[in-house]
Amino acid sequence: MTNLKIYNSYTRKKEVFSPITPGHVGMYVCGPTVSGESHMGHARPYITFDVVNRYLTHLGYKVRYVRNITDAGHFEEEGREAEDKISKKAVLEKLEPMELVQKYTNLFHWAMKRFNNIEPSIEPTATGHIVEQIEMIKKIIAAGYAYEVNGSVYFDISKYAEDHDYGKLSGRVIDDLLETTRVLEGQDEKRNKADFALWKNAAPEHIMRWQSPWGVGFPGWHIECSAMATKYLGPEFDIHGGGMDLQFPHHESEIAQSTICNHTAPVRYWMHNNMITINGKKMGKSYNNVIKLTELFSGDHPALEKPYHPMVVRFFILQTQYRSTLDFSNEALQAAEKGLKRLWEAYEKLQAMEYGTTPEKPDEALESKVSRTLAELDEFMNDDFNTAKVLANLFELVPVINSIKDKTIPLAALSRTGFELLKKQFRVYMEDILGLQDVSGADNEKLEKVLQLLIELRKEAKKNKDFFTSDKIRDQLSAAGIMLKDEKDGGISVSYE
RNA sequence: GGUACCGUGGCCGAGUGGCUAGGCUGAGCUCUGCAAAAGCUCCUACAGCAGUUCGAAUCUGCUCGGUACCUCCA
Repeated sequence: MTNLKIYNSYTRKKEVFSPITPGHVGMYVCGPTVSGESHMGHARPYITFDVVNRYLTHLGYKVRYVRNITDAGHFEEEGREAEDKISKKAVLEKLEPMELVQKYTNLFHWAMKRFNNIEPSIEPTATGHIVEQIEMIKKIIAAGYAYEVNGSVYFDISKYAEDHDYGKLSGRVIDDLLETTRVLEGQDEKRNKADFALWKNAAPEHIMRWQSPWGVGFPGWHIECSAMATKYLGPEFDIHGGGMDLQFPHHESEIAQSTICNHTAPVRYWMHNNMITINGKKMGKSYNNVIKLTELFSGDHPALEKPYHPMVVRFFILQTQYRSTLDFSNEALQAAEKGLKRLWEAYEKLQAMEYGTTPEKPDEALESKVSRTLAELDEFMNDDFNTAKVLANLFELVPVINSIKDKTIPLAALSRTGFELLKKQFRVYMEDILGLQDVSGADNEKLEKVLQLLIELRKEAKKNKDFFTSDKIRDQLSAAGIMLKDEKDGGISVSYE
């Protein structure tokens, strides 16, 4: 029982979240097609739903998070000869298809780890579930909603639309879909252009192929998600997530297939994240404007002024509500970089503080400001995961923390419980829910000791007014990317780059 | 062409009827051996037009501009 509200794309409304099985949440998120390298656009859904996963867990739900890997090919273009994306590239690169799949899967996992995304509970592959997909197709045929032509099987939209609401999720009018349906000269095997493939007959040169009741072929794109979601989450589950661009036809078709097979609508809450744009245009292969994740992290791309740490990208994404578009620019990313640094440093200072035995002398105004700001954190997350507002509130607390550290505000101005709550909530939000991490390069212990020595030397030099030495230490470390800052309390803090 | 969505200060972005987030940038001040950091303050916006309302960035209509989906797409 919570106050969590989720914007449901299906009803276009925010709805109070109530799971099918109390205490448990089943969530399915469309995963990557591993026929190529992931780009920046791909980062958004996986970070968005990672936070959803983290927050649901934080609320006490036991979450089963299923995210597939699409490793079986689709058609490059409908109407033309069936071409398997993966096998096509494989020929070009002279690689075994599964070798390619493995390579890009590994790369994807590497990027997810750098983003500090928690791994899904189950990460099923399409090729690992051919049997389930075939079984599902059989059921759809038996129910009379699919037909076979030349070894391919198509879902019959017009039949489905007779007694179901095809197009509701994506706001499509079924008659329009069917009208555009002019049958293209006999070539097309489909009865209606709106029909989609459940199984495709494989041309001889097609590398990825499986035996089926309809001959040798490969599954249509939409069926894999239906089959895997049903298998691991049941015929009806709580949340289905993915990018907005998947709403139609992918998710619409998923609903149709699953509904026929399982006699129930598959999903309670549909969630769709918006796109990342670059110069106002969606980042996508067809636009030729993608920045791959590897390029983003290395800075090796003409559009990038510098490399960006995965945490900066994560923070950048979380600064926007997930249903808004997010425009990429160097300026915006660098603003995020600075913001994150400030927030993280304040967070670290806070965690290092101890209330000690100081007698409390609470300042009512401060006390209530802090507790209200903290309480709002939950409200914002409960309002459709508004991480942008959460971050805004965390930032509002930064001056408070820094002032306490600088002793401009006495620690005792907060009550002991107020302070402990501040400390705890900051940790919970920064690390557990938002999944942020330290950006500064991990240093090894020995270097850390050397650094401590230099800091001591600088302190002594300063005490002796030997500013030549103290400045030399600071300047030369600075040239090496290590910044020393004299704190008001006499200490020296370190930050990197 | 059809269907949606969007247009917020120098930039990025919250915000769906009144109390005018937040980040970055810029300016000033304080602190400081200097620097950096930090703190404080300032620059106060909602594409245009018309309407509803006591009151609109927020609702309605129109205009202009942009984007997405309709095909693979996160």
